[in-house]
Amino acid sequence: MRRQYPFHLIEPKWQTVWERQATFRAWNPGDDFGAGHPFSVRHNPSGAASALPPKFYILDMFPYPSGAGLHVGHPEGYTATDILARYRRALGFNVMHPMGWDAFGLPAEQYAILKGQHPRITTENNVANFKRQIKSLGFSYDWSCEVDTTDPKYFRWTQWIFLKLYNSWFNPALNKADPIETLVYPPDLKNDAEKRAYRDSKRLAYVSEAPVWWCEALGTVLANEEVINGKSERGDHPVTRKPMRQWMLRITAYAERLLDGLNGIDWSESLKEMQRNWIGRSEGAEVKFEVADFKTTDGQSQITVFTTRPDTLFGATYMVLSPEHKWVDQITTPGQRDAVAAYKTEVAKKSDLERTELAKDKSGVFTGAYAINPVNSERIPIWIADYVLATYGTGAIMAVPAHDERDLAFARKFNLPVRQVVQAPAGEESIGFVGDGVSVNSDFITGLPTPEAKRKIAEWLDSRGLGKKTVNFKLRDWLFSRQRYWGEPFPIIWKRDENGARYHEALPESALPLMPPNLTDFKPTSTGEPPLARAKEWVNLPDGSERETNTMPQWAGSCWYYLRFIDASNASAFCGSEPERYWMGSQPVATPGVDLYVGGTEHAVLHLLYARFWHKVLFDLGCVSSPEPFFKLVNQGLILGEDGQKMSKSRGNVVNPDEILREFGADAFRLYEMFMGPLEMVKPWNTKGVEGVYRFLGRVWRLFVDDKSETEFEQNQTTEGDQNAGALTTLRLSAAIRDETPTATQLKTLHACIKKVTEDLDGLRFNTAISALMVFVNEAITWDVKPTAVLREFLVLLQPFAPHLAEELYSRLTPGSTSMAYVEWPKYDPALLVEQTLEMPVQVNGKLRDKIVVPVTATQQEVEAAALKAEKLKPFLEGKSIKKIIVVPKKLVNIVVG
RNA sequence: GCCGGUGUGGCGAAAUGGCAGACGCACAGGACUUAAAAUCCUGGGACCGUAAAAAGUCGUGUCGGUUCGAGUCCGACCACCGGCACCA
Repeated sequence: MRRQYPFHLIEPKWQTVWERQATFRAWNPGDDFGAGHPFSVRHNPSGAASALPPKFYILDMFPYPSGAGLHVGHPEGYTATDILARYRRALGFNVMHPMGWDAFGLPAEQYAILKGQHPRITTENNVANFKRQIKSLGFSYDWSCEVDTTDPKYFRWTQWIFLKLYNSWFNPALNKADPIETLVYPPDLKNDAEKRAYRDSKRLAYVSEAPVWWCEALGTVLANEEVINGKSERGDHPVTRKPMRQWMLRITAYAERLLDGLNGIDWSESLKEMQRNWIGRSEGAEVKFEVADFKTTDGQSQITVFTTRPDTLFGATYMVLSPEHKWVDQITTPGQRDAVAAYKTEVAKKSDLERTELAKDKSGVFTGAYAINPVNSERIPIWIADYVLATYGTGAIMAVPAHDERDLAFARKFNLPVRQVVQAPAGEESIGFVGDGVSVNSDFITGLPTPEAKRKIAEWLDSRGLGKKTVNFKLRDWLFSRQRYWGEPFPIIWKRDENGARYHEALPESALPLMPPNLTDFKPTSTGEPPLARAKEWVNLPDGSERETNTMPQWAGSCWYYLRFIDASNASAFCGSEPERYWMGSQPVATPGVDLYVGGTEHAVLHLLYARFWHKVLFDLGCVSSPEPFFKLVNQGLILGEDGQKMSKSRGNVVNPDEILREFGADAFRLYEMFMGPLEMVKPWNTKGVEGVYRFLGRVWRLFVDDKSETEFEQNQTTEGDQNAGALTTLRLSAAIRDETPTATQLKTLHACIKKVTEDLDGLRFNTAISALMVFVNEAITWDVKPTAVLREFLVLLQPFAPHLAEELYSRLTPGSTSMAYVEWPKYDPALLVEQTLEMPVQVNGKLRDKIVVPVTATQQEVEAAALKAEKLKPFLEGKSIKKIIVVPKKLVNIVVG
């Protein structure tokens, strides 16, 4: 396609200007914004230091700089936020709009292994490439606060926050984290070792020996959130359960607050639902069942089950323990021992994938033991089955086959009794009914509707010490350690006490950053031992203690990067408290936290849950001033390939932004990405569509630039190959642009555009805002005289979308200006939009039949009269009686006839 | 199975309960040109109709409802996309 305008000269020119001028610098309290800077010209014209205007923090999810470079999906969100950042600057806000690199983690390490290079090298190269691509799009990032999670100056503070977690406990009385020093020890702890064990069991960062997800192919353990259908989220490799010593973060302590916090923030309902589902709160009761003729080695004889339906207790006909339940072996009778052992082996062999995929076919064995139902003293058999999960609730259930699908399937398979205790509403089958009904066959709760029955039986159990109301969560504690090289080392050392028992201790803050050892072989080991263990001289300290060799997961660095941006070069704190209060607090404006956060849905339960958790801990410890980090969050929709399929290398439908930029320029690329459709929708790429918006930018260009100088310029460009920006000076503005008073029609066109673009930007409707700009240009291009004042305001509207072109044209219109980035956003004047006459459609029985033109001032009666006279209505009114005439002021007339 | 989202021309889409299809793509016709590209102008949901028009009928996934009036609100269903899924 023929070049529409010299974007190849304009775009680099303005990117250089912005960089030299630091145009998009975000100012912190106390900063000296030098005279001459356009921000200063707008907000501090007198030159005397004055208070900062209100803040606006617009954040992108920072990218993981992969070797493949940017694809067209990345700049979608970045363009949206850039437009809003520029819009907010024009409105007078002090805007924070930063960018950085989430560069630790598995994919970076795997890429390095593939390339045979150290991840430090590959990461640097990838970052450089991403940065080049992002910069070529002309985004208004403040690069002075760029962060890189792998930079020691950054991860020092990631480690510092880990120490905060390590040195805190969750105080249930206050429902918040407190320093570990405030922990009160039970009086029966005899010595320091016992106290230490107690303290270590209460920390927000603690060591656990529980079975974890081990991924052989990746050579590391994974968090629950990273395992999907028994496969690794990344790479789709099989995972197995394996007991290992691992660091955990006590996110479960925050389950309730993470849930409640969702109510106060402006996120999409679907995203909130995803988090709610993941947290998985369910209310119910724990019920204690006595095991008949049995006592455990520590003298207990009861098994506790969790149920959300205590009202169905009378319908419990058997009990099921998970095969991993700690008492299975003890309660099993000699006769059943072989069968139980065999079943446990069989279950252990099954991968978790098999366990879920074969879900429909229930399996299990009888233990030989019986439990006593506390409400009716019935003896019910105790089974073990893998449909009961060890990790949820108490790992044991009471089975009520009549009112639970799974229990019913199991009972039918093993011929266990089914007893109805809930009457379903009329017309529904009661056996297998799991909803709310009315209790039957249930002694003292018979006749009660389900909610009341639940309440009454819970009280009954509670008063007898047989059970209590409980809330359970699906959310598990966060498995926080990885057996990989490319991550933050833990600032932890291991020691031995006088009895030879190992215990851990935190390094002091002064030891940070703790650098990883420089390994040449950083590949994972086959044993599951972390690669850091290879660095013997790093691991073994002179005093005999050893360093922790696990590293932190990829998510660690992204949990708090939005805080570092605020004060990125601070060497004495993760973020200074004054800038933190300004950008994250509710002063001086009302929005606490990041004002707008844009990114993909893929982070709905990982990054967004983890970051909220860390933020709440930091809030509890007084380090940050808002309880939630991200006030408003928007997910951009996926961009599909031209074939309507998800872009992927194997399909060969990946669009490379570099090529688009070379042919059409950054402004056209940005404009197209926003013009495709609503930000949050999934939409297919179409390069023809880029040509469309590119033509629009060409029309804008021709609206301003003199034809003749344009033709000469283009000829020189091709014949002489003059590629430097100086050539632009030969271009002259069109002679039709004059300092004349605009006509009423011209003002109306402009103000309609101002109104539409302003309202659409406030509602994040970029596509319709752009169409409004197109409507203006289609109109303005027909004017014989183009008043300077009108065109200048149009450029202010265009600037957020196509900043390079707008800056270039604005500088022609306004000699002496340095950048239009802080030029005030125009306000529309409603008076200018008022019409003298208006055209109103006239309907008969709701069908359009004619149109009438009436003065805006026409009364209802006048409009009715005019409508009845409308020529084309006659055939539809003949022989009919008029029942009613509806006049919707300024909209339409509808005549109802019979 | 459960939760969330989306269904509108050939395509991307637009429409506070009030003229369905703004804006753009693709397409067709015309102007300019030796010609093409670019640019500019015009057209365009389907059906029926006509020399051409006009008029008319139908039309926003399906079926029903509310309303003077429904793409929009309500009820039932269908399809596609995303998430969760033996969580008691």
